Amino acid sequence: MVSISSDVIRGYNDTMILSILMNEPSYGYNISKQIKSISDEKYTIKETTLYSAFNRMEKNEYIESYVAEADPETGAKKRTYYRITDKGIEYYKNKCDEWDLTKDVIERFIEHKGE
Amino acid sequence: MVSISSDVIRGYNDTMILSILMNEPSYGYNISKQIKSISDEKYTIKETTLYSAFNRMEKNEYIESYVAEADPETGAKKRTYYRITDKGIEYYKNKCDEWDLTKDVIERFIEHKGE
DNA sequence: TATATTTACTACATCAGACATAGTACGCCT
DNA sequence: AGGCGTACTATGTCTGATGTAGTAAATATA
Repeated sequence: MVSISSDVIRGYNDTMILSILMNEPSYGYNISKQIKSISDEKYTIKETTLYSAFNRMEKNEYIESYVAEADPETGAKKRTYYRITDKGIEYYKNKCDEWDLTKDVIERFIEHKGE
Repeated sequence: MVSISSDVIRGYNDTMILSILMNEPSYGYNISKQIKSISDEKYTIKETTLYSAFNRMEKNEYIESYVAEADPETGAKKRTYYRITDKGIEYYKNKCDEWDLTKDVIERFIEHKGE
């Protein structure tokens, strides 16, 4: 069974998270579910990976956090939201460019079936 | 300047090396030059990364080594050649499949210019 | 009503690949 | 004689990902 190894995705967890935050601020559990869903269940980010990415990115000022208190009406629990910063947007765009370059290079060393 | 970060390529250095060994046995310096040339100078593997990959892969039995003595006629120095094993070929093919999957997933989180 | 599950985290320790730095050694060219 | 290209080895550090464990509130289920 072919599955995605952490060494491969390494360095792109941050990018995936930021890509979701490009749309709107969100929080851990929701981001995790979105990543799973967008990837058609092909990739599930580990909880610890996710939260350590939050810490790293907040330290780097790619994201900012704010706390939303629990709302008994909607049933929402108290949670920490993250919002992407301008620096984060910049970083995200850079990673996208880097991805295009990297993909192109790695492809040259890959054999595809039926070639 | 966009350049390839080690975190991204991580896990694919082995694959690049194996892809070269799929053609014929080779040795450090030559493999390093081939990677540089195939990637159009876009990627240069570090010496330490290369040799530690050799050690790791030999331990995992993905490659085998043999020593070629110096040949004063061709001017070749004594060097260690590496040959891919059946297990290595298997591993390489797996990594290729994994790559296709990974690429597909990451692409979903990437914004390309002009979209 | 008791318990399991989902939600929403935090803390701590470990692993492994990439890399920086440094050094060895031989041959060739100027 | 000194620099450069070739061909490595040794050692230690850094960082992202992960394993394991624990807390706690709300909601679903038995």
